[in-house]
Amino acid sequence: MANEVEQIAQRKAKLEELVALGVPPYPVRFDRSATISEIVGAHTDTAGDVLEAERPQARVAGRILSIRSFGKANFLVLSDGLTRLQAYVRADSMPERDFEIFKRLDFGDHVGVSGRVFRTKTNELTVFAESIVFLAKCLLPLPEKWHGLTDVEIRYRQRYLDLIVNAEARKVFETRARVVAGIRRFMNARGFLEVETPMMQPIAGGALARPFVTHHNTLDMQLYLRIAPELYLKRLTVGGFEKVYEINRNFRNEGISTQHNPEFTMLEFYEAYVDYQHLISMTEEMLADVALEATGGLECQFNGHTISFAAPFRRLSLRHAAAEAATERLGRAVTEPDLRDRENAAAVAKALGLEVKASHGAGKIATTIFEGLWEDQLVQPTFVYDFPTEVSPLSKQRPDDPDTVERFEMYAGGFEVANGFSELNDPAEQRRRFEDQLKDRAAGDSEAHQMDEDYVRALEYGMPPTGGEGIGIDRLVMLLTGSPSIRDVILFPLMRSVKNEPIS
RNA sequence: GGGCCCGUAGCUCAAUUGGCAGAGCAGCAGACUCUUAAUCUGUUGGUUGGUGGUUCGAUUCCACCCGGGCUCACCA
Repeated sequence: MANEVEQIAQRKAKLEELVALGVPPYPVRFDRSATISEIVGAHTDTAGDVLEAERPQARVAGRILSIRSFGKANFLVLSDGLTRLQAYVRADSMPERDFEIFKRLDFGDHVGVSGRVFRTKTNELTVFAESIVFLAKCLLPLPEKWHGLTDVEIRYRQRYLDLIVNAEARKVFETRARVVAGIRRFMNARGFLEVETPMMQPIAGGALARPFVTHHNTLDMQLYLRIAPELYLKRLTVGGFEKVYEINRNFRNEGISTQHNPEFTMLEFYEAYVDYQHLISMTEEMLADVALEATGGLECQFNGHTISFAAPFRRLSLRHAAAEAATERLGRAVTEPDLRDRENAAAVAKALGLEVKASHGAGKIATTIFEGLWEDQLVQPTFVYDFPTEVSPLSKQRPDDPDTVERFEMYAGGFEVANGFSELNDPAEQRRRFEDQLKDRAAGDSEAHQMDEDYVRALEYGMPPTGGEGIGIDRLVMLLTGSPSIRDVILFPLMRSVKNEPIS
């Protein structure tokens, strides 16, 4: 009798035996004197003889991670999720009923233990159990203690199991929390105001992506889950919030990969009166700050590379870098002017084996060439700047070059982490850009931007010169925790639903 | 969506050319008063992801389906 069904039955039977002994199976509370982490922290360096003299008392609770039994002497290892602490259990040192409870405990159960803290012969900090309180039953058998749980599907679908068994998983999400807290601290210290803007939007704007569609019944209104907060945050800069930021989810109805989850978290922020050069230095400063705060250092290990967030990051002009790499790859001179000419640029792209669609202008093609030749190589943090206007419908043009916008992306680990630009605040030009997007949309590009009349109207009231940027939190956390897949840094990544299983 | 790979006990993994499906841990029964993956003795546990097919015989070969991983495309 030891398949899963039978093991569950055995565990239920033990719980029923406890009930028969008069033990409450699911008590409501347990007053502990301290957490296990606090007890262990307080006595890490306390010698055994000192503990014998002082006999400190502890009343702790935790999940049982192992039971080692020697007949009359027994050891329980308890965990508060963060730290482990051993309890020493002897029949002759506690009420008979408590030992009856102990005999019916399973790996995974929650218990409370109280007694004095001492060190064993092997110098292990231990609670000498004088009482045991049953707190909750683990009815399902847990994964093995040594190999743990390695099946990534179960780790993603049943994250609670992953967290119980794999300490590394817990550390990833603790680091993630420190990253987010560090960003908030950084932004707040600079006078930014944290805001929340709509997740459900009548027009899904602010990025080029396919949205999720939903519907409000009472208003009988089609809504989109936002693909970006951008247009709402900029409305706020029009309204006079000179420094705003939001850390929240975006939703994009597109492919899933190691770098893409349908819902993902972005920091997006806007600051009045600054341009993209200011954003670049601020980003450098922020990432170094956050890396240090979240991981304790400026370097991290990712996919076999050591990535350093020490400033300054590398800087590459998009067309210049694309032309240079194309020259090297093709063995013939490719110049920046070539990449500004539709026909020449298309010829270069085709020679490189890159796809060029009829609707693609020179700017889109130059961007494709850059990404095709460079993206994989941008392992160390790198700012790519001066994007073609064509691929940047919300960015401001350079005063000296209308085909180029004041925009940058930051790459690290081989993928895009941040995207920022001097915001386009000329309502007439913004209207023209939207109209260009509408043409792409009419030509079948479902990711092209829709017209947003209210946004244009907001610009007509006057938006100050503004710099704005988005930073992908999940991807940043991937780098800082050395996680090769975005699913490793999202607690509950989207998974295909399993038939004949309860849907959570 | 395309290509490649994977799915065996609760967990981690074996199984020769297609020839009785195994181990460790967990579980169960027992021994043991300071263990650290405790040890020792005994022992239960399988619709080999599913449905078909080929075959005397399928975990193994084939088809389809379900789920997952990597990768390409799309994107951040």
